[in-house]
Amino acid sequence: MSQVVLLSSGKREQTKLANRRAILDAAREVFAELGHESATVRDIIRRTGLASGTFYNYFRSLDEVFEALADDGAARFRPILRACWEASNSFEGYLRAAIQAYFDFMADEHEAWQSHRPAGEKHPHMRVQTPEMERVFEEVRDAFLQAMEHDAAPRVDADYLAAACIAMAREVGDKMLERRPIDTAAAADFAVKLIMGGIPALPRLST
Amino acid sequence: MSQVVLLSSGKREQTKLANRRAILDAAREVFAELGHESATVRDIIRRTGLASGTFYNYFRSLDEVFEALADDGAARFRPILRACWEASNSFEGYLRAAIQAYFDFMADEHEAWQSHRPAGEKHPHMRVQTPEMERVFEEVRDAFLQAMEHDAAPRVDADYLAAACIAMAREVGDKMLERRPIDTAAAADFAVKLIMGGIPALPRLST
Amino acid sequence: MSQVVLLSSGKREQTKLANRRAILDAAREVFAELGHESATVRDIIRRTGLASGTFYNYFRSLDEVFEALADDGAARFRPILRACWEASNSFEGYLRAAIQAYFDFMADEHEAWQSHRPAGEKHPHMRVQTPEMERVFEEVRDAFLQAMEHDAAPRVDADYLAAACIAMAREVGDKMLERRPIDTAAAADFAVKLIMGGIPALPRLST
Amino acid sequence: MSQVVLLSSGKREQTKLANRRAILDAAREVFAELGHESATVRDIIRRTGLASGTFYNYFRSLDEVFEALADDGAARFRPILRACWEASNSFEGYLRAAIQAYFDFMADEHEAWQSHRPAGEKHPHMRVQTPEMERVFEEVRDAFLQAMEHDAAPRVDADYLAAACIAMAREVGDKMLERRPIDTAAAADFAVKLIMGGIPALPRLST
DNA sequence: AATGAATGAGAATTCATTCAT
DNA sequence: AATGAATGAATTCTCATTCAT
Repeated sequence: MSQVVLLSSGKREQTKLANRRAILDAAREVFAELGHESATVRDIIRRTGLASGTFYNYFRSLDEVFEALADDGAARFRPILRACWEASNSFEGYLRAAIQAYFDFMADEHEAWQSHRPAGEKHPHMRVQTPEMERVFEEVRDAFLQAMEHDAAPRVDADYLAAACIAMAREVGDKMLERRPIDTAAAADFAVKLIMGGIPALPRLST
Repeated sequence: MSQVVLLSSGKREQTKLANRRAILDAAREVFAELGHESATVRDIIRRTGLASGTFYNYFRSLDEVFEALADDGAARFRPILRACWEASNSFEGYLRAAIQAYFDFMADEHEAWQSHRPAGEKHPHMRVQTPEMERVFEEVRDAFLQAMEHDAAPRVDADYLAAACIAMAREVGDKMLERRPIDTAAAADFAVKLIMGGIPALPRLST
Repeated sequence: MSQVVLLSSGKREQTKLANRRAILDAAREVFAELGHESATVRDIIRRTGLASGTFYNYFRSLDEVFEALADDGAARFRPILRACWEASNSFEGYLRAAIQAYFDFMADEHEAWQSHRPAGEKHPHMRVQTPEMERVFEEVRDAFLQAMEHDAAPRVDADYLAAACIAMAREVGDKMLERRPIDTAAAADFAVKLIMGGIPALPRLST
Repeated sequence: MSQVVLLSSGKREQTKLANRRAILDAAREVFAELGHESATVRDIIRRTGLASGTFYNYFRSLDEVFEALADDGAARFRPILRACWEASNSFEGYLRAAIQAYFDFMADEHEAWQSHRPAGEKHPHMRVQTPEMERVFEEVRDAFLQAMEHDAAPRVDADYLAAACIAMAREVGDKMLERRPIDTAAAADFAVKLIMGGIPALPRLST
């Protein structure tokens, strides 16, 4: 009797992974609909069809899901960002690729979120500074720093620049999502041109 | 003998206003120290010296204070923004004045918040889109539109531009607050140059 | 200068009486709509347009209004009942007059209550044994006792009989109010005949 | 070996039922002792030894327990009433059996209530018209209607008659409970004779 | 006498977490 | 590993009553 054994693919393990994912997905929806303050474990678990106790087989607390979720977002976007870096051969190329990728990512996520949200229910627009964001920030800043070292970009305040770029991308991205049709290319073009145009005008670092 | 009579200035009205302000101030402190998730009505009311029930004479819930607080900041900044507009005679002048004013405002508020915060505690990074904030956005966008009409600026997507500028200002401003000494002039210079440099490169509107 | 001075009719006194009545009326409405458990002083005072503190110039507590209200009902019905007694020259005459009067009273009150009640809002049907009811009970029982002493009625258990008559009147009265048109005469006829027919069949007291 | 298997009889289900009953029983006691106005969820739950939150696993609010309680009484009496109907072979037989059964039921319940009540405390005189009570009313009225169809009783207003009988039974029953010794047979005799004697005198329906 | 904001005890209710099944 | 009822500390919120104006 032959038996194929894949890594972590017993029935048990499959269920475990599926449950973990089910909880994460439900949590994302709930956080989106209710905001982080009012979301409860029960709200989340109710959507999964699992029992409340089961939640604790996968996460130690609500906060842990929240962090896992943030990491989840990071885990999905950061490789993309990394790929942009590796695939590009110029500073502008990187910036354009990264912003375009981010806007596409937003549009995708947006649709995923929308699907389960009762129409008209718009929770107040809130943002939390997650670990995910922090790491994305660092990655972007480091990309800038490296570009500067290789003289691919003028030596400016990379910290401010990264903050400015990310903030801009987020906010322009939000506006983009409100328009129909959603045009990520046009939004990316806008953002890239604003940044690339502005950089040469920035004050140079004395060092 | 002349006597100045203010509108609604009986002793009762004064107390009411003072109490409302006391609650708002206490709430600002508590939110800063504890974060929004763990702040409770009791935490807030305890600081005011008022009775717990009194809270509900002024706000229907914690969320309502929170919104009022966010609105309050925007409401206090709007007149400043307006003054910048009226005092400036060029597009760049307006932009510079507005951003400088905003950074100064942030620095001031920041100190006010800091005063009671145990060191090392980062204030929570959360944002609500309140009506008053919406109006700030509109004011900025309209300033851009008017500049464009008078050929003081190229005709670009004012909505995206306003969003980008505000986002950038917020985020660069946050970074600025983390540095010592706090240098609002340098931060403003950075932001203004990035924006003013970038605008000419933006895609023009076909109209 | 002539000045007519009526008993208790200065402007002050008129207002006082009017306020007291306003509170009682509002209370009757509120008790009817909300039931006694959930009715609050604020509910009552809100309808009067008076300030909450004013309530305490007229009543020491919610319970006091409630009792006053019960007494109010008694104060209005008991004279009628008494008049029935005095006007009647036979036992049956008294019973018929009393029941007819009670049904008329119910119909009147009913309309008064209805006018202010939001349609469809039917609080669960509840009854409280008020002092009013107790006194009415005693009056009815005493009328029976007196009739028995004068051999106008057979000697039966007056306590049970009074209870039975009042209960029947209440319940048949309720049913009557649900029918259209409201026919107090028919209902009274029914009740009187049932009682008068039943009395001769009752077990006689051995005394 | 035969084994009786009850529906839903895991240990869990048993506990749930036991808890529900424990809460209802405690509620009955508390309502009796404190009256409905002052009874609180905590008063009830304290007696059960359960945790306060557990209350809400079974009932959404105090009112819901109250209704459940009222309904419960009617629900337990209905089968008895039904049995009276089936066991009787005359109209009077049914009426007598039903009233006797009701008075016995009251006496039993009464003792159950009394057991924990401090002497002198009168149980609050309140009545709610619950769905189950409504059904009791309908059952009685239908019994009357059927008797009339079979010429076992004169054709009178069955709606009024049922209302009158139930009201009388309730009130005479209450008086009965106040006397010592409690004599259900005498009370039933009184009620039955009053009703049976009165019926022939009632106005006939024209139909 | 009227006002209505303040009071604060105490009631209702929620919810993360545990644990017996 | 899943279940889901029980737990009870913590929180929100209500409301009769007081009292300075």
